[in-house]
Formats: sequence, structure tokens, C-alpha cells
Amino acid sequence: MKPVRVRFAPSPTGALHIGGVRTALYNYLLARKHNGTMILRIEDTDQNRYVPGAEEYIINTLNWVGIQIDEGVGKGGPHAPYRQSERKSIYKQYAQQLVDEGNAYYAFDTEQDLETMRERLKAAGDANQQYGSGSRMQMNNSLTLKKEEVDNKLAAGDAYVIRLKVPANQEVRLTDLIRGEVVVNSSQIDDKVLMKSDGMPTYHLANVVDDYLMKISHVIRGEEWLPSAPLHVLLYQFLSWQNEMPQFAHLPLLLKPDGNGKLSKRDADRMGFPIFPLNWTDPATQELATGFKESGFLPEALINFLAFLGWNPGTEKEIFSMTELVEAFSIERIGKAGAKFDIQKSQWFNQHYLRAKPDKELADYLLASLTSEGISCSNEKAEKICFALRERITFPHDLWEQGKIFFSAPTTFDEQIVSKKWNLDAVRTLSGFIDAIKTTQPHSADSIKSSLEKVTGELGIKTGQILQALRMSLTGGASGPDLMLTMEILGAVETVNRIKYALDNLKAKGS
RNA sequence: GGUCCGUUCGUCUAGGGGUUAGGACACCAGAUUUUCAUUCUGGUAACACGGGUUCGAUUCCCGUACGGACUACCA
Repeated sequence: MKPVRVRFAPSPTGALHIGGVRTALYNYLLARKHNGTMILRIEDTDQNRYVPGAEEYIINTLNWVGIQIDEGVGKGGPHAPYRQSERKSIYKQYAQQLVDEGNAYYAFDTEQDLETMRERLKAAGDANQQYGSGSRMQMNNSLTLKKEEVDNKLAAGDAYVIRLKVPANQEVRLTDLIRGEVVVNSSQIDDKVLMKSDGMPTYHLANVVDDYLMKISHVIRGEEWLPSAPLHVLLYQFLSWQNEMPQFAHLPLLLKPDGNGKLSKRDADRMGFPIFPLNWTDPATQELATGFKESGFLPEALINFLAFLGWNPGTEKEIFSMTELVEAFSIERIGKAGAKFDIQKSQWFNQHYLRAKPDKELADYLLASLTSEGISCSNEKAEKICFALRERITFPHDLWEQGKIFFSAPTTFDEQIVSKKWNLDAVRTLSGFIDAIKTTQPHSADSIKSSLEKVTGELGIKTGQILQALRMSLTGGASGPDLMLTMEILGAVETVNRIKYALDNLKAKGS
């Protein structure tokens, strides 16, 4: 068996889409699984769509999620360069070979010519209006022009493209590792442009040439490429590379969470979740799109989630580290149907991985938020807060949102709790509790609890009855981390102050 | 329109000629937590439709419907 060599080959036209990350992941998993090579190739053959910073973004993303590149852009390797714009002459040479052998031809048609052709075919009732065996002889190309005319045009520097001469009515078949055998009649394939008039190759040529030269063993890419795969097979045949042709695996698409269709940035914006792995500022509009990272997703959670969108190990285990994914991965277990992007499931993964972190690491997140809020806090206290909050969080920023109660006293109180729970019993208990706290030693959750129970015991009140009033007096709200622990973290003085404040300000309603 | 691909709970999916069609997320309920959350237990919920093949089809075959991708000198 050939060594496994796979490539992730994005084009630098903007931020990397989350679906692209999954494609990269599957490539990577296969490479690692078979001790193969993961290659990063940048497909920047469209100069008009080139976006500055996109390439760097791709590399940063791969780094962040933990997909290591063995060979390619940013890394180098035996098949350099790995940026297609730097390989122009290579493609040109193969395009020339195709022309010389009669499998491709020069075409000089203007956009207007193409337009006219399509209209003509449409009027004639042709099902598809393509530049191909049925129409190429009516066009302006080296098949219809005299040789010297062609030579003159070429010599004069007239704009031209090179098109593949697709044979008529021939069955082209390929075996897709995910979908099985796919057969297409060549008449359905048009004479695709191989070299553009700017001297750059199109995807089709560049991709086939590079995959061959870089000895790619498996082409794992999105399903949107399936319709053009037969064209690529044809190219391998014309170049006499059919024995070196990689195996194909066309991945099911990532679909929008509601309705149907490919997941797009629009959907993500509309439904309020990220679609890009990292923050991305569109250089043209300066518009910022928030990334998964900045939204608080952990890379291991994103990877685990993405891996399961279209693949599963066939067992009931769902939590997989990258190492475990490598171990379990196989192309055979990739599904055929598109997968809707389930943001809730992604959050569940995130919550899982976040909770698995030790308090100390959680505290780093909280400390970062505190610093940016200009609040100072000891590591010890931050860790305690994280301990109290750890079962309640999905994202790191929840630590700050739910933990801010430890740093600022409430000035308003939950209306519902006030009307339902702020009664005479509560006021009496809290009044007594203030004094009890002052003498409670040590100021720990356990002894605070005993003190509180002592007070309620003496008053003949059930502790549970006044707990919500107590919480509200401390935090203003109706829910939060363990109350006794909250008071321990707050400290005796702050606890007393807060209860006092509530007592003073809510007295009227209470009595 | 044409070509290709697809279709199991709301979602991600397992399964596969005879199963109580399994799991997870979400949702609901109960238990525990003298609050909330967590946790635990339980529950609702699916084989798109029509024909074959077969003793038997959700599973195999063919259609239909629906959905999607592609149909550029974009990738």
C-alpha cells in the first residue's frame, strides 16, 4: 500500500469556514492514523478573490485546533512551493502537453461569444448549454481556426484560455470511498477551462497536477466537488497518471441548523453562533465576525464536535481526544448524508471539556476577565469562585458573568423573590443571622450553616423557607452557586453589609 | 431545466432481511440537593412514500416525492 499522503487545500479567499476545519480534521486523522503525511497547500489561483491575511488565518486556525502540518505552506518540504500561484510554470507545462497531444485546445472566445452560444443552445432546446463536443466546433478556437491563424493570435498576444477536449459520450467512472461507484457520461462534462487568460490554471488542472506531483494518496474534500470529480479522472487519464490517481472521498456537507441548505455565514449570524474558528475582520468592510475561540469554545470541544458531524466510531463513546480520534478514525465510517449544525450539541461538548479542567485553569479565565474589568483578586479567591461555579458553566466567560456577584453588591433585588419570600420570618432570621455571623468562627461554609440553623432553630423557622430571601439579599438574584460557599467567599464583613443593605432597603415591604 | 448525491426520533447518529429499532444532545417528569445548578432515574419521540423480491422488509431492487450540491476564465 502506498504511503498515506493527504492534503488540505483551502483557497485564501477569506476566513476559513468551519466546514473547512472539519475537512482538514478528517485529512489529518487519516494521515496520523496511518503514519502518513499531512500537507497544507494553498490554492490561490484566483487573483481576484485573494484576501490578504487569509493564509495566515488558515495557519493560525490549524494551530489553534491542534492540526499539525507536516509539509506545505509555512513548513516547506520536498515538493515546494506549496502555494499554487508560485507553481504557474508547472501547470503551463502540463497544459501544453495536453494541447500537444490533442486533449486540449486554445480558445479565443470573448465573454460575449460565450453568452451568444448559450443563448443559441437554449433557443435550440438543448438541456444544458455547455462548451463541449456539441458546440465547440462553432466557436472561436484552435479546433476551428486554421493553424496559422492560431499561431498569429498567439504570437500577437491575444487573450486565450486552454480548454480540455472532453470526449463525447464516454462513461467516466470513479470509486468514491464514501459513496461507492459514481458513473457520469462525459457528454455531461463541458470543455472546462484549464488555463485562464491571466496565465493561471483553474482549480481543476492545478489540483490534479499537484496531487499527482505531491504523491497524494487520498483526496478528502467536500461533496461540492463530486460533480467535477469525473473531470479530474479524465485529466488523470489524459496525463497517463491513472495508475497514480488518488482515492477520492467526498464528505457530506455541513447544513444549516434549520431548514435545509449549506451552512453559511448568513445563517450563523442570523442564529447567533460563530461560523469561523477565530475572529475575522473582513479587510474590505472592516466587519468583525466572532470566532469559535473568542466565543469561548475550547479547541478540544470543537474538534470532538466536528469529528462527530458526519462520522462516528460505531460505539457509544462520544468523548474523544484528538489522539483517540486518530485511533478510532476510518473513512468507511463517514456517513453519506449532510449533517445539520447542532449548536446545542457543540455547547454540550464545550461544557464537558470545560468542567474537566482543574480549578486553577478555570481561575486563569476568571482572572483574565477580572483584569480587563480592572478588578484585582487573589488566585486563591479566584479558584474558590471557580470551584463554586464549575458545575454551572458552559463557556469560560460564564465564570465572570456568574462570578461578578462576588465583586459587586446588589443594588436591586429580584421582584418575584421579594414579593414571594421577603416576609417577616425572613427579616427576623436575617436580623439575627447578622449578629450570629460576626461571631462565627471560622468563617467557613460549614460553620456558617450551623450558625444559620441555630438562628432559625431559635426562631422556630424552617431554614429552607428563608434561603431564597437570603440569597436574594446577598446577590440580588434567585439563583447562583451554593449559598454557604457564597458567604464563605464573600467574607463575614461583606456578607453582613449586604444583608444589612437588603434589610434597610426592603424593610417597608417586609414588615 | 440538466447531471450527480442523499433521506432512521426535533438534531447528531447506531443498526440491519425476523430487534421492545439502541445511544447522545435538546425537551418533559420524578428523586436527591432545607434555594438554584449539578447528579441520578424515568419519559415523549424516528425507519419519506409507492411498488416489487421474500415466508418475512426499516434493511435488497425499482420508481416517486422531498432535500442538497454542481451547472464561471471561483475554488
